[in-house]
Amino acid sequence: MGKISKPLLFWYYNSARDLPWRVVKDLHPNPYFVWVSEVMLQQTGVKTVIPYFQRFIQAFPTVDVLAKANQDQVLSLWQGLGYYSRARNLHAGAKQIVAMGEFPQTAIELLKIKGIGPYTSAAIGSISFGETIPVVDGNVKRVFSRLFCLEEKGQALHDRAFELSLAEIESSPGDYNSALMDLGATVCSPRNPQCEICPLKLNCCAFKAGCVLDYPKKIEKKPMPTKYGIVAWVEKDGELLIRKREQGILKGLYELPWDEVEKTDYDKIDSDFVKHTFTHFHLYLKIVRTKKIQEGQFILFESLKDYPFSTLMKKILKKFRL
DNA sequence: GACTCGTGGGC
DNA sequence: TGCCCAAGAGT
Repeated sequence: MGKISKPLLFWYYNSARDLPWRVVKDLHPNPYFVWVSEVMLQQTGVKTVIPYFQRFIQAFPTVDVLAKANQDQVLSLWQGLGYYSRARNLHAGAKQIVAMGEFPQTAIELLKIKGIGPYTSAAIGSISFGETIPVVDGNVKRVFSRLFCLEEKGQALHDRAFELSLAEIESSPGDYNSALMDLGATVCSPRNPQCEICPLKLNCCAFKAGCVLDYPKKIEKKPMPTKYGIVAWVEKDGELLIRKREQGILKGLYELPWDEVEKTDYDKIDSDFVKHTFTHFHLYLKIVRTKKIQEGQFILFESLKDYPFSTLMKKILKKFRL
């Protein structure tokens, strides 16, 4: 026990200083910024997050400003980032914190905030408040899985990584946790790990056994279904018909009206279609220009930028707008 | 515990 | 190209 903390922190302080994300975090050490960044980083790459993070904190520099914003503003700054419940929950969480009077300063207290779970509470607690608590994400699980040749996967691996990481914390828990994640993201990566330059290679079970790519053990996943739908492109007096999604996937975002149909309603997939892949299904949408008025609101084309749209809808707007 | 919830990078 | 996957949380 306690064998990886020192070489890990040494690597972090000497080799990871110029990582793009490290620079951003050092510039914005307060808990609100850490919170925003950690939520954006959930299931999302650093490279993708950075520009969104910069725009977001510029528009909403404090919790109070975010709490007072309206949902369309918040979602507009989240357009294209995906997992929009993160934005809705972040917004709700800001209102919660303002109502509480002060920013929660322990992982236990942070867990009460909407959208803050085990990962985010531990990240904010350790990075912003120096709390001794391990952060467990996909990177940490992969690093420990390889370090100790762990056979567990899923939740069992999560629990093992938590215990093992906790036992390794010696000092600077925030830096330690950040170092572990940065190591996993850059050196101990899923596909092409750079074991030669890894500060932990002499401690690594999988490296010494020559089976790094065998860990972590994979979880078998189900095949994704394919769905189909018809989009109504309705124009009237230079305006376009849109509506707001009130539930389910992409909730809170706007869209051109569309309904799901059976595949047998189509003869062939041609240029009238747009394909988009979500987390757990593929979607083919056929765009049909029509005059038939549906439920929704007409807005000027110039006003489209004022409404949050998903990447799917942006794809359709770009392709079919004359 | 299983399912829902997006998107773009990288190979 | 198509597939894997990425700093999770809510239900």
